[in-house]
Amino acid sequence: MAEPTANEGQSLTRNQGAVLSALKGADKPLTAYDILGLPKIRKAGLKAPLTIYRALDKLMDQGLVHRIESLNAFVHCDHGPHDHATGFLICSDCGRTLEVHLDDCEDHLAGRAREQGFAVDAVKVEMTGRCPDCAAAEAARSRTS
Amino acid sequence: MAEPTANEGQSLTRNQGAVLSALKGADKPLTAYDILGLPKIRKAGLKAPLTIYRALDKLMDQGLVHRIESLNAFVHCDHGPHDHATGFLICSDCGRTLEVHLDDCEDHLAGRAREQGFAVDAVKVEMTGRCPDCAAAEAARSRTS
DNA sequence: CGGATAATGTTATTATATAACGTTTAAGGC
DNA sequence: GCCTTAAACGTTATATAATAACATTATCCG
Ligand SMILES: [Zn+2]
Ligand SMILES: [Zn+2]
Ligand SMILES: [Zn+2]
Ligand SMILES: [Zn+2]
Repeated sequence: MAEPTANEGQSLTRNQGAVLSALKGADKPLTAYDILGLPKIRKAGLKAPLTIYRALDKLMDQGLVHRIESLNAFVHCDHGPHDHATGFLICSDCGRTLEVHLDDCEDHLAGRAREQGFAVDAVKVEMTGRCPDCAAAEAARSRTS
Repeated sequence: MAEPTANEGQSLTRNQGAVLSALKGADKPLTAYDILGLPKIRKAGLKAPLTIYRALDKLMDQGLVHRIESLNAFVHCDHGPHDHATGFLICSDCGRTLEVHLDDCEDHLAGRAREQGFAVDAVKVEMTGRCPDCAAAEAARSRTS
């Protein structure tokens, strides 16, 4: 149960550290209100939605947290801060997500935008489906139908 | 100001037609509440959020409307129904969007997912930046600084 | 017609996010 | 240290987005 380590300890405030720690401890994305409801968070003294959102904003600025648009939820970035496009695989069964690198594809996508005269700031890719575990479970269910 | 035409007239209900017509008449994505506030919509007798959401759900089922996750808004599909991934360029200045085809890139993205054992159902790409008009306006502003 | 299915109407409620404003804390210059 | 300033925080209220629950009506098919 490491408290804020290495690069995080440098510039994170108490609230930011608490929120980041909550996301690290979760096995899937959490909404702001999910975070707000965690006992650890309440005990740390965070008790208003705005407090959570403010911490999340700063964490996203620093690239430590990503927002999953299609879930209105937030997840810790396990890739270390990066500037390339964020890509997520989202399991519609269990809600878990997996972040993937898109270095190469990003160029292709941004190129498509430039063709249209668009100046791209950020690229977000979200793919919905079933994770390996849930796909296996589903296959098992259909065999025993 | 054509009322529901061609393929739409076939299976759209009154509410669905009204909502689709509203989206077609807009020059950018509209939220459900934006739609609800339109005089044409009120006059057509639609007056509850749920009415709008139900119509939008059906329109999305039919591929006539897309949801822009990062705006919580909806936009008419001007590509005709399609099964490939949806990609959107979103102007953070004026709010307008442009739909782009991603046929080729989709395979690449889905392949990246399969590497991870993920079974992909849907791919969504949203790119934020500035549209040609707004980029030009910004350039003009900076010259006259 | 009669029965099933899909769509709608209505009200209330839940979920997500921000506004406004004052106070406290942290950081840096002198 | 002390002053200045900017950032972060606390608190309350409010705005925005989406769904639940349940009764009613339209549509389709045999
Ligand atoms: Zn990341
Ligand atoms: Zn899963
Ligand atoms: Zn489309
Ligand atoms: Zn623009």
